[in-house]
Amino acid sequence: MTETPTPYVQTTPKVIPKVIVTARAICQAQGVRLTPLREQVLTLMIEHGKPLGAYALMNALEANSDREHVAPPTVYRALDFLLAYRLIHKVHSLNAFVVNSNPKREDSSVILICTSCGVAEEVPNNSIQQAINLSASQHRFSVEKQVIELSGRCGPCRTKERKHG
Amino acid sequence: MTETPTPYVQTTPKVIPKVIVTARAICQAQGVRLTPLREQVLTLMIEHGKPLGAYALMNALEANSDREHVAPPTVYRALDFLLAYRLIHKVHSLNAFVVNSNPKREDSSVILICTSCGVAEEVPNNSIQQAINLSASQHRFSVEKQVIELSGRCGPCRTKERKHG
DNA sequence: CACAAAGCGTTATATGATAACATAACGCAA
DNA sequence: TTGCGTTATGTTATCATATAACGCTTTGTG
Repeated sequence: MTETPTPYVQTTPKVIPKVIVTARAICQAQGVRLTPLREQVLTLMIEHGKPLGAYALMNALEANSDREHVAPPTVYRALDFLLAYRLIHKVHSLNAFVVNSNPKREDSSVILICTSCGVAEEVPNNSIQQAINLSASQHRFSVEKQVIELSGRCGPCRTKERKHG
Repeated sequence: MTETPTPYVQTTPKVIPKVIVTARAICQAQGVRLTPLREQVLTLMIEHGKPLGAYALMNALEANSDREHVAPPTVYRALDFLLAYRLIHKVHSLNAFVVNSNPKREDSSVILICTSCGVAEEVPNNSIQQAINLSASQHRFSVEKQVIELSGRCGPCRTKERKHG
């Protein structure tokens, strides 16, 4: 077997995803440890590509690692860590978790959840954030955390629908 | 005992809350039944005044009605009905439910959740809605449902804090 | 009345999350 | 290196949230 001709994207054997590289850097910068478990969890979430429930993650962890039995606290602790360092988001309307595609950005995210393909995309939200801040201050309310999740259909899925009828 | 002098608000014996009157009208207009169970659930939620979990509601229902045992499906079915006709909202970040204070208004709500007193206030959101619609359309995303929940401290609680230090 | 649809009761179970305690790995100072 | 405190993980049990499936009762309608 010869080499494949100039592959722009190498998919197998696995390459270290950009998100993992970033995550490692973030953890190192903050003096915390991205342990094998935590990195495995993050990797599985990246590979899954969609919001993933804790128990599904638990099963994936059992299937894709040398661990024999994985109990809920194991995954929840890893998830808590990843949440604390903003490497993932919780999607409350799905009781699931999704990779933070841009953990270095400070502002909190708006999540677009496609009910057709299941993908959750994060989008920047300057104008939304402004409107929220204004509305909150008008009500003399100080915001500490915010959940903004929009469910519907993403562009690609809408296009497909139109084709297939 | 004589009559109380010209009470502007009669609180005991209980008066039928405005929300219930509205709910009855909405259900009648749509040809669906606000059964005793459903009305009891709504009433309990009104009396509670804060987001209420399904199981807490279940206990309240057992305590405040002639029903002997109330099982989860009973309350979830009532909740599903009330959600379907927009008489209540689900607060996803709390896994709880709260009365829709203005079910006739069409636009979807922004919920301000005070972490101090536990009250969840619904506020109108024209400018937020505009920003969301714009952002969504820019991403070719069609929004079907939206969850906007802001946690923090309400005006009254912030004032109290300043007084007490 | 007869019937279909809607509502509700009941049991069981799936799914999501945490408490409490034991053991292991790591980081660092003596 | 040993010893020790801290952090991380394993383990068991339990709590909290939500739904599936089935059957009986009530309601509205021809």
